[in-house]
Amino acid sequence: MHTTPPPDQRAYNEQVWHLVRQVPYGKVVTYGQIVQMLPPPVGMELEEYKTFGPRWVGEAMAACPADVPWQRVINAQGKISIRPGAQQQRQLLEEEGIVFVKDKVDLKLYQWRPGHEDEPRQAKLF
DNA sequence: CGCTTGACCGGAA
DNA sequence: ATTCCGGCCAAGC
Repeated sequence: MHTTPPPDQRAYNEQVWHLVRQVPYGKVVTYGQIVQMLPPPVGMELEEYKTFGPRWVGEAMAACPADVPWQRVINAQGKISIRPGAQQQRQLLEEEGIVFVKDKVDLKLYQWRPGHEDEPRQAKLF
């Protein structure tokens, strides 16, 4: 928290929460991915946005409403960021069928990509 | 007033 | 594979 805030933090947080609410059960997204999926504030350079964005997303998640599936947001390494509550986050994800190996998940397998919602994991049997 | 601390990330060592 | 570091700055102590 407490890094340079977006011009309109309230509006930015709403965008983040709106996006996270769309992440399907059993899938995850990373902080940086959310940044890429949201437009930079008007007038801000893309490079600058990529520097501040991830921390803004973290800020938004720290204050997210109860109806947001916050547990589906993890870091770019496929791990759960250290903080009180991390244990519960892992438990919630495991309950959704996500498997952890050495405290991290396989993003290739679980990262949500809009447009690939229900792609079968093993499309072909032959 | 100065020092520490962040729900981060990517690149370097 | 893992650890370290810079970016960058408001709030809390």
